[in-house]
Order: sequence, then C-alpha cells, then structure tokens
Amino acid sequence: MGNRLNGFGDCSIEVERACPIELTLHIIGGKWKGVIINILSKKDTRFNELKRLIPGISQRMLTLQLRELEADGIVKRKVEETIPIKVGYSLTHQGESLTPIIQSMRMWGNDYISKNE
Amino acid sequence: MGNRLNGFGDCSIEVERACPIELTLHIIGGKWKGVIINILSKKDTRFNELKRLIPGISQRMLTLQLRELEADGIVKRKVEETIPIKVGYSLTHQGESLTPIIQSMRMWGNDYISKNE
DNA sequence: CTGTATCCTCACAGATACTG
DNA sequence: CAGTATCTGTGAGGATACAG
Repeated sequence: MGNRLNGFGDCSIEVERACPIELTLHIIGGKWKGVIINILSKKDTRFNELKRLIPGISQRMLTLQLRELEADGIVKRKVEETIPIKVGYSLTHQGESLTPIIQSMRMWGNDYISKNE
Repeated sequence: MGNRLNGFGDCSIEVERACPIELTLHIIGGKWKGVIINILSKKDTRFNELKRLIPGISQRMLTLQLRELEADGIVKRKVEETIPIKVGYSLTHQGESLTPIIQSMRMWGNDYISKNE
C-alpha cells in the first residue's frame, strides 16, 4: 500500500472521523489523479494515449502519478511484451469504486462554474 | 471568487469534462480543508474551537485555509463585536452542497482502510 | 512506446513572535 | 480571542535529456 498520511495515526478523538476524508483526498488529490481516474473509468488506456489526452502533463508526472495510484491499489498496469512494448492502464475494483465520487465532483464543479461565472 | 486553476482554460476538447473535477479537487484539496468542511457541516464553529478540534494545525494555516474557503464561497465568516472579539465560521449554501461528497469520501476512506489493513 | 535520470524553482507549509 | 508578520525549509512538480 502507498504512503500513509503524515500523522495519520495522530488523529484525536475529536477528528478521527475526519481522517478517512484526508486519506481519500490524499489518494485522489494529486494534481493529475482526478483526470487520470476519470479517463480510466471510461476505458483502459495506454501510456501515450493518456499523455495525449492530458495536455500539459509531462512524462515524468504521468509516470509518477500512475505509480502512486498503482501503489495505492487504484490502478492496474499491464505490460504487452511486443516490440515496441505497450503498457495498458486500467482501474482496479477499488479504483472503480471511486468513480461515483469523481462523478459527483464533476457535477459539483460544473454547477459551481455555472453559478460563479 | 478565488484563484482559478492554472491552465484551467487550457482544457482540450478531450479533457474538458475532466476540468470541473480538477476545480472541485482544487477547492476542497487543501491540506486541512476536508477536515474544516467536515467540522463546519456539523455545527458553526469559532476560530479557537476549530484550532482545538484540529490538532496539528497552526494558527497561520487555519487562517489561510479559512480565507481560501471564504474566497471560494464555501465558508461564511461572522464577526461578533464583543470584547474579546468572537468570529464564527459556517458553511455557505454552496459549502453545504459539498457535504455529500465529503461524506462519500469519508465512507470510501473507511472502506479502504478496512480492506487494506 | 514507455519510461528513468537530473537539475531546478517556487509555492506551500512549519515555527515563532507579535498585536488590537 | 482571533488573528498578522517574518523567516525558513521541504518537496511537489516542471524542463530537458537519455535509454531499453
């Protein structure tokens, strides 16, 4: 499993019920993770396909974010041993269980935009 | 309204539907914002009360996070002109509309913990 | 095609002290 | 009680080059 939140175990009685929130936020809160999960929830996607679908992301960041999502059990990585090599990414079952939250956030964001623009 | 996401307008056709997700993540993704919103969703809370309920947060960070939430229209600030002065914080209507998402994240986080521990 | 390896910077956050 | 003012450090993230 991936990194724990700093001080995750330091939760006091008062805020202990808030910690799962911080944990979730930590797992999906990376700069590009929301987009990545959203894309993978629609279809399995290869590395370069992701790079193309997310303008502005660097190879380095795409790799790092995918590695973290993988370590946290959200994303599956499947290597096709062809030449050239192909790597497909998809959501794990746990990753798929995140999509309702992502979709809620998408709807809330759209609503927010229409109300504040 | 608060800061826009960097490059929020740079969304390509492919990912434009993902941008509201990034926006939402940006608004609630600050290090302490999830906890703050969660606490305020239960009851209006004063500054020092928040500080007490969130061990580990500094006065500086509490102020900054509250200011950002206020600028983004999530939190309301109400000054009681007593001596000593008292300042109450509460969720706006828009802030309250976030609580289902926060609660989903809390449930997902708890589920995640029980499955990965 | 799918990555590592470096180097760099700058915004975010911690610590501490001070104030109306 | 509810903040501001500094100073400082860390690490997330960007740019670029190289590699199997």
